[in-house]
Amino acid sequence: MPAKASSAGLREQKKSETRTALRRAAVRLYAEKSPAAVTVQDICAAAGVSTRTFFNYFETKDDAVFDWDRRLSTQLVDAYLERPAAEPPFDALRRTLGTAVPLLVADPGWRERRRLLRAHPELVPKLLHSNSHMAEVLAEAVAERTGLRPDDLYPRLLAGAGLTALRAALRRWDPEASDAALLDLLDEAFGMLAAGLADPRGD
Amino acid sequence: MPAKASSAGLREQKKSETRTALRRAAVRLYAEKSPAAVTVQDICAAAGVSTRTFFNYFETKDDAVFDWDRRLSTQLVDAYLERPAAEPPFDALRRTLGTAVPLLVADPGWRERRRLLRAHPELVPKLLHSNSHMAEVLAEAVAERTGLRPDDLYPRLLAGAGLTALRAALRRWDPEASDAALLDLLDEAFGMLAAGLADPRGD
DNA sequence: GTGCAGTGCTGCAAAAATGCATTAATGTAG
DNA sequence: CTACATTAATGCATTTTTGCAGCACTGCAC
Repeated sequence: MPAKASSAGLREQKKSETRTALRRAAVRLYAEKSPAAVTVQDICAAAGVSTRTFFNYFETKDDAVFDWDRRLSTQLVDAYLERPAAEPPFDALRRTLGTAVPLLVADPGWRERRRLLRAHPELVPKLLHSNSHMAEVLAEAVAERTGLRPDDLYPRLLAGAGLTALRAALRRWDPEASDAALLDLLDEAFGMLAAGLADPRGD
Repeated sequence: MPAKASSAGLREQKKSETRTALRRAAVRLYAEKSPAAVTVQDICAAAGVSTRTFFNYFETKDDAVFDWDRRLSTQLVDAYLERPAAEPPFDALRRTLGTAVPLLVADPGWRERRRLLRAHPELVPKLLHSNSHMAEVLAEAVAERTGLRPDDLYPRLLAGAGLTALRAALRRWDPEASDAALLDLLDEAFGMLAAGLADPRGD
């Protein structure tokens, strides 16, 4: 009997290997050629599985490349749940993202992903899936933290607004600029939320 | 020379007719059978055009059914821009949605769309497209109203958070309940935003 | 009316995506 | 070890979606 159902198990291990192989192949080919020039067959040939298997792992061709984001959302939720219980949910999220962002910009995987998106802006809309998934799991985390239900107003509002803040900051940020600039933008965005989205012009 | 480039023109008129025919056929067939049981060919046969033409009008099969939402976003933006200039952007959005929601629940098209979504929840994720489109155009409207750029933090934050509030209220709302209940939920959600997303528990 | 430019519609081919049935390997109980 | 239940991987058929090229119609100038 395996020590842990999740970590051990030949079955799980092989599955994970196949998934990784597909993701790696997809990212490499996307970078080498261009997204449109890569077929699912190419990716599968490189990973050594059938085309049908590809769609058992990923819903769309591009999802393999953005598998990165799925894993990020897990990490983000874990970090959020580990914040001190005394911290109000809003501040906890603000600080979670404030901590995550520097790690993000330092992560080679994230940089590669970002390079791809800049080189091929047509991929940006394909991120919608990952975004909504992240809002979903984050709302559940907020619910757990506050004792509310995931369908209550507050968890969905906080998760949605917080991620909107992150996206707005990322969009506004010039990747050539410093990492600190991104943190400043994120802080400014959360400041606006904390201020109840009051008119930012001349008050 | 036609009176108006947009209203007149046999060409535009025919295009609009084709689009409407496709939308009507799609909605009718989706309701009669089930989404999965309807093929694009069915829709096109009912509308009298080729399958290729369908994809000249809509990006995906389901988009024809949700064409309704596209038109809604236009109306919403128009209504938002018509709010008194003295009104702060946040309050203007809050009141715009507060005015739009009663019209929404009374609209037969919206009710039909809602009935479809309840009968076939697998369609819900397909709405992501419409949602992000609405956030996009709404952010532009906020930018225009405030004199900021569409890529600035505030327009994206307000548009994103406001639509999140609308979605949260709609999700929480029991369609069997009164229309007033929905308005109350929307108001509560905007109240939370105005309060800077403070912890809603025991204060 | 004639001719020209623009662009919508169509068919065709290829790629993306899904459903279904089969096979083979893993995990589990006896 | 054997038998049985799960389920991942695959092939096949079908549908969905996209790119491309040709044809046809509209709008416009003369």
